[in-house]
Parts: sequence; C-alpha cells; structure tokens
Amino acid sequence: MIKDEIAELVHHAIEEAQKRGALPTFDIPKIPVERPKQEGHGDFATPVCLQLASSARMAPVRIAQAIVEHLAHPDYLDSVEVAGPGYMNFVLSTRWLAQQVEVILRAGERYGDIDLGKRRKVQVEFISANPTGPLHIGSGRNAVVGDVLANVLVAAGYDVQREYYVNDAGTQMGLFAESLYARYAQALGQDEPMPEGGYQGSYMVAMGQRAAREYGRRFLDMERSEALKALGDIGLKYTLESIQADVALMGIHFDHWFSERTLYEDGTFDRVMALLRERNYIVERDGAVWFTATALGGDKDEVIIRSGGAPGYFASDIAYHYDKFVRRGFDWVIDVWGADHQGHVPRMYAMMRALGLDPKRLSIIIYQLVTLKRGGEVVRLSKRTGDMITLREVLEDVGVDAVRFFLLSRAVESQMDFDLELAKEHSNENPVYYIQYAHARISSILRVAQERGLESDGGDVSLLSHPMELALIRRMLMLPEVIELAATNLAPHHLAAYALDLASQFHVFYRDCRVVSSDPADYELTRARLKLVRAAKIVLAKTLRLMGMSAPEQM
RNA sequence: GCGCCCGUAGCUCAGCGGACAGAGCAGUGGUCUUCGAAACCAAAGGCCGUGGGUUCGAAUCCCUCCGGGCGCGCCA
Repeated sequence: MIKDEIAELVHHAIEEAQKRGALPTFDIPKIPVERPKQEGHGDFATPVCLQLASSARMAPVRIAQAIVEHLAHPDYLDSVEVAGPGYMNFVLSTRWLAQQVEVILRAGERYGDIDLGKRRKVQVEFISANPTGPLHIGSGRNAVVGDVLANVLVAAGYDVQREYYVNDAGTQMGLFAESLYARYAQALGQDEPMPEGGYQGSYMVAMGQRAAREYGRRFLDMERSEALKALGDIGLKYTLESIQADVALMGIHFDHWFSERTLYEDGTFDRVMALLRERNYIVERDGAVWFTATALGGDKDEVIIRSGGAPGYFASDIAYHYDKFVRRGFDWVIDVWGADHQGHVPRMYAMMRALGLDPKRLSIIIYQLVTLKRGGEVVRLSKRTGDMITLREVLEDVGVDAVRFFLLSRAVESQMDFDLELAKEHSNENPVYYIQYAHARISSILRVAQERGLESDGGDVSLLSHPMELALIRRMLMLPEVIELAATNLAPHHLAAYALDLASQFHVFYRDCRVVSSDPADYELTRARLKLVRAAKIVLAKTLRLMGMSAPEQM
C-alpha cells in the first residue's frame, strides 16, 4: 500500500539527512502516515516531525524541511509540502492516479485484497445461539458482525473458517425437551403441565403440534425419559432447520456446524480434564469440580462439573476451545459474543493459559445488545419467557440488505435500538438505497453506453484529469486501507462508512462529469470515463459484497 | 457494592493521540429539454456528559463524579 511506501520513503529520507548532517542522530520512530481529514492537506500526511522536535532539538518545520530535501521522488508522488506547525503533506500524482483505473480493472473482484493474514488459519465462530427457539434481532447483529468480519479477513489474506457452535447438550436442552414434551402432549389432548422455567413462547406450541402431527401418539406410550430424549432430538432438528433457513436468508454460509455433544462422545472432554488435573487447575469443593481460574488471572473460579455430576457450560467451552486450537490447529480464533456474556471473558483467557496456549490467539468480540422497539416501545426478546419478534419477521418486514446494513453500520461497542416502525418508514430514505442506487446508476450508464455501441476497451485512462474523476479514483484507492483497518481492529463497521463515502463520491462525479456523450469530439474522453465507471463498479460491488449486500443492476 | 461497554448536531451514529469535529435522517431554501432527481447544491444546527490529569498536541489515553446498557448462578 502507498501509505506504507510513504512511511518507508520518509524513513529513508531521515536516515539520509542524518548521514549528511542535516539532522542530528536519534532513533527513528515508526512513521505514522494518515489520511488528512482536511481537503487541501494532500492525500497523505505525517505529523512525525512534531514528535521528533524534542529528540532532535529542532523546530518541527525545520525537521520537515530537512526531510523533504532528502526525499526520493517516486512516480506516484506529485509533491510534498511542509505545512502548518510541521506536517508533511503528500500529494499523489495525477498520472499515477489515472493509471490506477487500469490496475483496478485488472484486479477485478480481487481488488482491495491484501496480504495481512499470510494464509494463517483463523476461525470465526458466531451466532451460536441455543437451538431452543428461533433467532432474534440480537442474533442478527451477531450474524452480521461475524459474517462480515469473516469476509473482511478473507480479503485480508486469512484462511477463514466460519463455525456455528450448536449447544445440543446441557440443562437448557433438557428444559427444552421437557417443554416440547408438554406442548406435544397438550396437542394430543393430554393435560401435561409445562416444566418450571420452561420455554413459554408460542413457537413451542406450534412445534408440539408439528411433532404430534408427524409422529402421532408414540412418545406418550414410551418411558418418559426415552420420550424426552427422542422429542429433544426432534425439537433440535426442527429448530436447527429454522435457524439454518434464517441464516441462509441472510446470505450466510457456515463451513461447519459443531455439535457440543460430540465433545463428550469422542473423549475430548475427558482428555482436557486429565490435562487440567495434571496441571493442578482442578479442585473439588462443595461436591462440585472447579476450574481454578483465579490462579490464572480470572476473576472467579468456575464450576466444571456440577454436584449432580453433569458438566456445566464452561466444561464444554474448555473442551471446545481445546479442540479448536490443539486438534484443529487454528492459529487464531475469534468468538463473537453478546454483551450478556461479557463476564465470561476473563475465565476464557484463564483457560487459554491453563491449556498452555497463548491468549493472544483468542479474540472475543463483545457487541452491545440490540433493543428491539416498535414505535418507541421496547419489545421483549427472551426465548425462555414468552413471545418475541423473530429475526425472520424483521428480515421479511424490513429487508435483508437494510437489516444487514443497519446492524453493521455501528461499532460493536455501541448499543443500538432497532425500531421496526422507523426501519420500515425509512426504507425509502435509507443509506442502503443511497449506496445501491450508486451501483444501479453505474450499471445504467454502462447499459446506455453499450446500447450506443460505445466500448471502453482501449480507452486511454491518462485522459482522466478532472478533479471529480481524480477524487473518485482517490476514494476507490482507499478500499485496501479500509479492509486493513477493519481486519486489524476487528471492526467491520468501517466498511459501512466507506460504502457511503464511495457512493457519495460517485454521485458527485456523476453530477460534474458526463460519461456517455453524443458529441463526437468527446469520443476518447467517453471511452476513458467508461473505464473509470467500470472500475468504480468493481470497487462498489466489492464493498457491498464484503458487507453481504446485493449490488443491484437496477432498482 | 464490584466489573465491562456507551454518553459527540433535533434523531441515529462515524471520528486509527494530531491541522478548522463529520455523515445519514428530520427541518429550511434551491437544482431535472441529453448518461436514473432513490441524486446534487446552499444555509442552518455542537462548552464532544462534568471536573481534573498526562502530552508539544486530547472527542480520542488516565482518574473523579453524573446519566444509560449489560454482567456479577453448580443457566448459556
């Protein structure tokens, strides 16, 4: 990336200036290169001279001048200026900018991809909602953050695997089976009470009826424990089908659906327990088996095996992460969790240390919860305590692209309200359409050009020199930087902001620069601009694709 | 009480320790005889919650207080 080349350029210039005595000797720091927010401050800038003032004991402006005098002159730079209190501003050359259109056209769909990841194996585990009911809007945020992050990491050069962890073992699953049993029995006219703390949602009633319809009375005649087991599996199947349909509706594909149960069936859990015992991280207390997280920086110890003999959720988590790192060999694992699981994070890092794994290999993204509202009123979301608005309903009401964009466009640490009424009302005055409209407009221009028999092949991009042409190219060139930013900070929302910027820049270009001209004198310019427009389409489509949104040819 | 996250324009939110704090929506005024007006332009709108500190430089980092969210189970 040019940003890095400029940093290197400055670094060399400082060395050179020191060698010739224009600057005193000091350790050269990492050169920060930023995008100035102010127009007129060039394409890139570095405030490094301000930092250097004390170690060089010179005024920042004089340092900057000394550096500029020893700077090489690569073809991508037009000028370097010393400005303000000692900034160095770099302006890209028009010729080089115009040439980038060809570079983008050649790269095609791969444009923007960078090699940050060096093919390292990374797993993104997301959603992983309990299979005890339909997904809701909170899972939607999890889905979008995880999916887009995975897309970004692919573009950043990682070898990415997407995984959904299916909690098909444990207490909640048992409660779910009992709830389903009750609804099933009721559907067949039996007077069966719901279990204490059972799943009250109306979807359970529907599920009970479905089971009754598909399997008849057979489970009523069985031993209760056997019936619960069988019905639990059936309910699990129903729920997973529904979750998989929701996920598919959002355009998400998981590489692997990992069953929690298998951790107990294939001996992984036993192996991990043996390992932890060996390392003395296991104690027995009050009849339960504990993991001593506090010995490893955790905030409290954690029950692994409950006094009743059943493993707790943390038991699965340890075994699961052992499987991820040790058995499957992921270099890096990213878990996407809602803020309600926040308190669990310190124990996870304690677990990494206990397993002898570098905690840096685990990243846990905590996103703040989404409050669903309808006309300003809060809608409850709990699966356990009753009815709720499902993700499916929201997707069907508001549209997949709009939901995805909305959930993506805020930083994960910011809490958000999702108002159904507002989302629908604004569906025509929506940033989603603003971005997609730019893509449709581009497509339309290319259609018109084709109808008039204009081809962009052979167009000469060096004719591109209009300020708005160059501004558009400049914006297109930021995509790799945005991907790098989103990947290093695990912050996919930067893409949303970039998409808006890019679309806006295109609309402005469209205002000032006519592409398809009927004037024969404009023939060459038209062909050059068609190339630019094709390149813009590539970049915008790529950005939309990274966000998992459609890039419509027309709207 | 303790821990984590958030307080930025009327609303929803961007803003990687750097130059004069931005966008979308809403509201005001303007722009369609040629490529899509789902667009563009202009004006307006802000003690960046409060008070301290670190720094050449703080919306950004640290601390106090105020306000909101989420945790603090042998549930996940």
